[in-house]
Amino acid sequence: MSKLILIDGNSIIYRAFFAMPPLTNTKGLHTNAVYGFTNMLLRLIEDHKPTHMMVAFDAGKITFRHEGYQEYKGGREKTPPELSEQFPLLKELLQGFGISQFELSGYEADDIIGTVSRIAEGAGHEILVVTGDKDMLQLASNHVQVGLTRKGVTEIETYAPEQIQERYGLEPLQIIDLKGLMGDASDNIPGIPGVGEKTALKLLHQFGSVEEVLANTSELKGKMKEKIETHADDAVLSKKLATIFREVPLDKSFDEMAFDGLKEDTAGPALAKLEFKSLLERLSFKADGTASDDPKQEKAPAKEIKVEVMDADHIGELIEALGTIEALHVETNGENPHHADVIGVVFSSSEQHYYVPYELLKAEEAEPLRKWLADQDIPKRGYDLHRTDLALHWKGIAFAGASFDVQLAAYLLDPTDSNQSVHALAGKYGLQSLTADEDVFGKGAKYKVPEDEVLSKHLAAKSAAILNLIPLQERELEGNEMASLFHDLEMPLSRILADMEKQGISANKDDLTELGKEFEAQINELVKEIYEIAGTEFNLNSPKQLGEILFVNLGLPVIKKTKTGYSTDAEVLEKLAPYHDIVRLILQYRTIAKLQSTYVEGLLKEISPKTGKVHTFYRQTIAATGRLSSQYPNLQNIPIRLEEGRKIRKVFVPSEPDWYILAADYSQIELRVLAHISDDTGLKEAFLHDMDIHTKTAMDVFGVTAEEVDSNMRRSAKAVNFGIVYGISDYGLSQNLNITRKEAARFIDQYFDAFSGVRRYMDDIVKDAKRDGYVTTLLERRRYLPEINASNFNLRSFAERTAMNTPIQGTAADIIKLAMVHMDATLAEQKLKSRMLLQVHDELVFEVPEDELELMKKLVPETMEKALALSVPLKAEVSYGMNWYEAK
DNA sequence: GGATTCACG
DNA sequence: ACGTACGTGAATCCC
Repeated sequence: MSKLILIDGNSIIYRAFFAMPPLTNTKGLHTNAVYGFTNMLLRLIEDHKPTHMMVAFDAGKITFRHEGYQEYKGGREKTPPELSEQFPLLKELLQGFGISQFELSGYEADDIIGTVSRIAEGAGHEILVVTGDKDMLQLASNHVQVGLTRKGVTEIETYAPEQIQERYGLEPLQIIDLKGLMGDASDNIPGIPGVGEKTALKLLHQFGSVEEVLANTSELKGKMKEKIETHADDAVLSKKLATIFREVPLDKSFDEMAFDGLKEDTAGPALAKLEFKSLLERLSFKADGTASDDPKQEKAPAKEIKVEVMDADHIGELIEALGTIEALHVETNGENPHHADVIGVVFSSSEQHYYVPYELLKAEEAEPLRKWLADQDIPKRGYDLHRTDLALHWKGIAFAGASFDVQLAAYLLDPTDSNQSVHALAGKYGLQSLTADEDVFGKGAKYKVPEDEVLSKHLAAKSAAILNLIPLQERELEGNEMASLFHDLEMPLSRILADMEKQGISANKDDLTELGKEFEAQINELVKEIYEIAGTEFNLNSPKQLGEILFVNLGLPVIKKTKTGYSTDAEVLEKLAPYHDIVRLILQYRTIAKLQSTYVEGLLKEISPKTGKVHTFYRQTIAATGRLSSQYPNLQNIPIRLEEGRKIRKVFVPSEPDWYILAADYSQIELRVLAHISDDTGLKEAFLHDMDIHTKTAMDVFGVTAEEVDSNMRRSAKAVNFGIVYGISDYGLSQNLNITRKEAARFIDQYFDAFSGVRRYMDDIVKDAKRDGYVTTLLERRRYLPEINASNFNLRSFAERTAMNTPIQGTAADIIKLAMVHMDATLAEQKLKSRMLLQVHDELVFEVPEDELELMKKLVPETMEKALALSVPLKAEVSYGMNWYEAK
């Protein structure tokens, strides 16, 4: 049967451009968009085995749509030159691949596709349209599927009329009406102001079309009715603009679009010219683009995945084969791994997969499997083994020996890639595509574990993908010089974190409840007073209602606006405080209400009835800089700055009688890291003499002696130091210090004059980032900055600040992670009873028996300070007490 | 589910 | 001229 793939060339190349990090070949030409496009093409060819293909392009700037509407696509950013130069490259590549392409002056790519699909459909062909543009869903029919790119470009989501009905409750043609009502800012199609997707769908479900909506406005009321009536013409025009024209005069025959696999003799050289080495390798071409005589496995037909569902009678077979197992996958359900359900385990070798349902894993017959899982000398490779460890732990099954975690590797290879699912990774690496978990299990309330037959197949496919990803990631880690970061730091840390989380920290429920009562009394008092002054009762937690009271009823001046109305944040309220007594009360209310809801009520919910402890979950694969994050509950943001909040820390206590809480934190770790990587003489000098860094900064910036630095100067210097670490901008500093931008700019200039090494670092790191497309930390942790060369000022500036900040924040993260690994090893070696419980970015918290207190007071800061040798000393300060509050 | 606010480093 | 300080997670409101 014939299968025709029609690709919206402009839409896909745009998406690819913004989705891919910058990439240039040795001739300095940008190639990232073509690279993304090529990946997508290869994926399409593999997945769909098309017999015919065509890529359509827009031609010229003016189309027939402009005849009725001059402003069509007006106000659009002009195509960045980095992208423009890639169009000819793409067209040449398509030629090399033997894929036909088409454009026609006066028409857009979607009109050409609309026309070809109409004709081909009539001739009885199956068609897949690939685009990033939702408008094209209007083309879907029984024989036309529309594939929309998801995040990135290699993943596409296909829509037949059925899926459109599911997602929108609309027929394909009604997509045009949807656009008519909502408009499209990117094409400058107006629509009806104030009508977004939600409203438009509601209207269409009720009336069916733009025309019917307009004919029945009498059934509507209020603002909505008014808006629709005033903008009726816009809606009609917008609908017209969104309608794909399917009668383009084409003289293209179906045979011209024929595609029978990549033309080896021309595809190879085309790839070689672009210097796409990894693709050449994947497609088994030699580096010069000629066909290889040693075809790689990837080119072999997809391997059948063989899975056996184990039962008590046959489990012996798996037990015998344990020696051959190369990877495993434990499927769990639930966000919080401390309370996750375990569904089952797949044990995989490259030849065979064995699925063991959870019930069987718990059974007596599976004892050898559990022993295998618990044996830390047997290396385990899999995906999210940290979660696996915790989930199994709470089910009474021990897990040890994690040696390669695919999720963790994926995070190191690109910490900003938000989709780390096995499904996405398989797509990214061009492996056999997987069914999405969502399609197997359903999601949210509809989650349901399917029968073993379906389940085992899916999980085995996942496990096979995991197994196949490992060598690819291993090679890439090595290529990026990140193998040591992965094997010697992050993998060991992952086990340490799991241990800390299982251990948990004791929280005194009664004390917390008592504190809650105090807060409650204060809240009641404050609320009463506020209502009295306002003269009315309202929802104090609603910024909208509060704004109404402050700015309308009381007539206070508006300081700042948000997208949706008046801003009432603390910064604004501080400025309003002199005008009206109510403002102070509101600020106090906010403070106490936050403590009550987040820290008293929130924490109470998280104290385990089983252990009397809170067991947070550290996420090792979230923060773009390499930091950890903490969830369920977040123990990295327990109040400390204000005394009222700081009291919360009193409820965190040792879990054994007569033990202590001991905490140690790095002093100025980020500025010390900056001193090291910038090699700035003055900054290094300051730390070598252990000076007060903010005072030293004030001295150099203001040109005064230590004695002459007053508190105001020190405060300014402190703000400048913060700004430097964050990637300074005069605007940001001016906001922070409440001074003008000019004054802030002067401070910054003076700072850079005094610390010229820092200026050089900031300039160099931004230059490096522009050249490489990424920045690194001291331990070679990497962060890509795809927007560093953007033509949009905001995007570019953000990336530049990130380039300055990430090596600093990230190296600090590297250092404390190292300290944790060393600390864990030392505790074990010396057989100490003390336990590491928490990490708060620059602080480690332990519980310590009395007889180890003196030792730990020395050992912890010493280990932290020696974690990594820099050109300036690291300094850690230790304290201890009966609870976390006292350890200050 | 997005927006707002606020807790931490 | 442009207009954000860097990195997180949780509670709440409101559509």
